Amino acid sequence: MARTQGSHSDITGPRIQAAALELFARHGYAAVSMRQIAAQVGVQAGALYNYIPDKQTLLFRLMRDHMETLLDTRRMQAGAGDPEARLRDFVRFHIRFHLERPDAVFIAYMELRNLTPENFARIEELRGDYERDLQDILRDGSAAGVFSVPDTKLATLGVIAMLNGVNTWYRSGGRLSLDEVEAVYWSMVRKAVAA
Amino acid sequence: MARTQGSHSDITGPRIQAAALELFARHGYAAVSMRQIAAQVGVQAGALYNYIPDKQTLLFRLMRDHMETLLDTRRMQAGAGDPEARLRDFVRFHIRFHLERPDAVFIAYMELRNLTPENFARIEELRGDYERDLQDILRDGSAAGVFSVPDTKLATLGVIAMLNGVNTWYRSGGRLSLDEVEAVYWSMVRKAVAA
DNA sequence: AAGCTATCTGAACATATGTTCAGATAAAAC
DNA sequence: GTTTTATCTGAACATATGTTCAGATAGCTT
Repeated sequence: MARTQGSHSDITGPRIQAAALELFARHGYAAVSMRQIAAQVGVQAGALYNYIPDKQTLLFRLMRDHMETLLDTRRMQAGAGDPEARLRDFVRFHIRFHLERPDAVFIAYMELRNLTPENFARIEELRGDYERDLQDILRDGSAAGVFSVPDTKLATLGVIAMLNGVNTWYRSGGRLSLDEVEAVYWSMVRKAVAA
Repeated sequence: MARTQGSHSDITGPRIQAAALELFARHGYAAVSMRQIAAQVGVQAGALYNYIPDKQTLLFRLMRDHMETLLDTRRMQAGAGDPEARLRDFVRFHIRFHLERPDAVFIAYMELRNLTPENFARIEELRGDYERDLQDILRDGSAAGVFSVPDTKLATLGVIAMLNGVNTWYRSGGRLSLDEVEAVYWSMVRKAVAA
């Protein structure tokens, strides 16, 4: 047997990424074998190598695609306005975007140590771009006197860490709706950086 | 050869834990082999099994010991006072304790998915005990009118997530001293929950 | 000095790993 | 209808895995 019915590059390629995303998120990169990924796709392990050069590149592409989607989506939604409005938009965007793709978020952050040094540097650069976005908002707000943070860089990291925490406990259909979560966190962030 | 010079249970046991702690933190539980741990201790892989029943238990003990040290240390330092003083103590304690043992912190939080369900439940219970400590402070402060948080549980998780973020970037000898970091984060936390 | 026991080695076990590749086959091109 | 090509199988590769255990030895007990 070979080339089963309906098999096609356009279908199998994305399915490999989807399977790897789910399995890496659930069990971790090192704990997932190429044969498990292949089985989830419904294919033999050898077939994966028509789409990826190796396992490491598969991981890297998942993380790179996630970070680029994050940056692109943010660039499209980022609006103007006074610093407080921009900060509120950022908080809402961050929570919503990350809750929509928990697997990718989990991987992009837990599997950094399994990247080669070169790949690690490329992902960290993208992460830096995203953080700079928030840092600019806090800097502008501090300059305008509407925010007061002891240290812009630390405030940036502190806010992002706080927002990232949502992904560890939020479950849709739980006690709080998405809107409520956004409101609660916006309230805390706003006060934390308030003048 | 067997039983090399000076070998003794009192020495090898802790050295296994120390080696596993460092290697698990650096490369991840699944990516570290028993032979690597043994090599770091200076022993053959088989000798490890005089001290641990299996690899899973080794991971579990590292996490359990860490969580129990966290709870015990906190219980010894936790003082009385008004809610604001207790919150400040908590923030300072949390940052300092976690920065002193980055490897254990990293493992206790990144390797949860590699625990068996039973072991996972036991660790989560200890984590819940610790969170309850902070939650009580926020609850008392809200009742007394000195704090104002939209949701006590979310504020607890938000503050802890923010504080945990310190471990991802702080390096001793860096731009900021430990005291400065504590002051910056205390400022943000205090304002975030302020009435 | 002799015996005992805790501690470690070294080899073995069954199984799993990432990756390669010749050959097979279905769909596309002609 | 025939040829070409993209896609997949199945087997193989060298190596790594967690764990077990008989045997060896260093240090303690007597």
